Amino acid sequence: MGDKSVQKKRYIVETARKVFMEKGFKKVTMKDIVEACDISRGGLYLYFENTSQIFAEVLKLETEEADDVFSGSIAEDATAVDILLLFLKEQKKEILRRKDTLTQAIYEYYFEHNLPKRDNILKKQFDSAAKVIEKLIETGVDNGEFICDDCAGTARNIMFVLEGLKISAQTTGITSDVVDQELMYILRGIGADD
Amino acid sequence: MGDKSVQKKRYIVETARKVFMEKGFKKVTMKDIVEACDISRGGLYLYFENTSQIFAEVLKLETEEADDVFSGSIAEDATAVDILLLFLKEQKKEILRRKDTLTQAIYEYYFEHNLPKRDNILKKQFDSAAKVIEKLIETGVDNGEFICDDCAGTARNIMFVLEGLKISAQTTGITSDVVDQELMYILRGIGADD
DNA sequence: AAATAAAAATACATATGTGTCAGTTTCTGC
DNA sequence: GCAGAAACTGACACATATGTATTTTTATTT
Repeated sequence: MGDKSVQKKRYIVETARKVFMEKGFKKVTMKDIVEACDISRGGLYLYFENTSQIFAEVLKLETEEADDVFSGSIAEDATAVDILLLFLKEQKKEILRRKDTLTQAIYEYYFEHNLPKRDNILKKQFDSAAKVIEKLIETGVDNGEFICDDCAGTARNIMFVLEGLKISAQTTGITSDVVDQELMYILRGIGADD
Repeated sequence: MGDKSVQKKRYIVETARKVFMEKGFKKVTMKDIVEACDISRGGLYLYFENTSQIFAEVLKLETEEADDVFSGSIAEDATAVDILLLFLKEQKKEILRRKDTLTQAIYEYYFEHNLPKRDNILKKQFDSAAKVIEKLIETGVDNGEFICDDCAGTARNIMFVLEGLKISAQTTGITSDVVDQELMYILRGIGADD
């Protein structure tokens, strides 16, 4: 595939991402993407066979960017609390955003493709985020910032709370106050409430 | 509508429930339900206009039964711990069941019908379950079984953890051990770990 | 600038689902 | 047991999405 082809493929994926953010996964058709990209049906089929394939590319893009963001914005002299607060603040934004998020689309995508369970991107994201939090808590414990006797378990617990908040925000709605309270619970759980 | 009509409508809803448990919500067509019920297309349209309407009825059924189960199985001399453990045990079963559950279908249904957020059945279920847990914790605190200074908040927190476990079970898979550990965290959070 | 190759667009054939309606069967009261 | 009502059926017309095949446009090479 030529250089121009790669460019165009990326353009399609990025445009499709916006469509998925607006409509979720299941509702999106090849036609929708064709129209958003302002190309022809046949043209799109030259690059992708179906919406799932396109969404898989969107997910790849997404995970790459997620990694970037997280490693980018941490100050040199940041304490464990600082970093954790930063992380939770990001999560809060993600939870409270509605329309402008892929959360629903990702769930729909996984429902559609009846569950590989292991080795799927969602699981990898979950595990890697949990790992980061775990390390963070360990560091904090060493510094005397946190109190915690099971860092891995606590990290996972935090992730489940965040997952619960995320899905609830999508289905039943949720207020900023409730999220704040939950984040406070998390901090209190490791003796870091101030 | 005659008595027989009510019967048949109920038959359709109960049969459709099984279909939704197998296939989720979005994949199910009127044809699927027609075939499961062994009736004709036209016949089904006499009772329901579309799958959403049928699913709404399934949800009604579901909430009714949920209420029944919860109020039914509590012993006279049960302590707050007993009841909470019973509740969590039920939740664990619900989380670990995969195929045989409406969880995915419910989420899909709510995704499809782009979010009323307030006044939807999921929210009502969430709130009412949270309320029950809150009362339970209050009772436990009065009895000296639990320690908790914000029963409402704690109850809600427990619900979010359970929601997180539920959605994770659907998308990334989850083991019995992890669920147990999370439930232990919940109990420990109110000073009830033994 | 003509020949060739690559990319893109249009039209087509197929498939699947929806909702309706004319005709048929089954039930009900007399 | 028969007239009228109610319940039910299968076929039809319609709509939407898919994937492909043919044609047209654009780019590249000599």
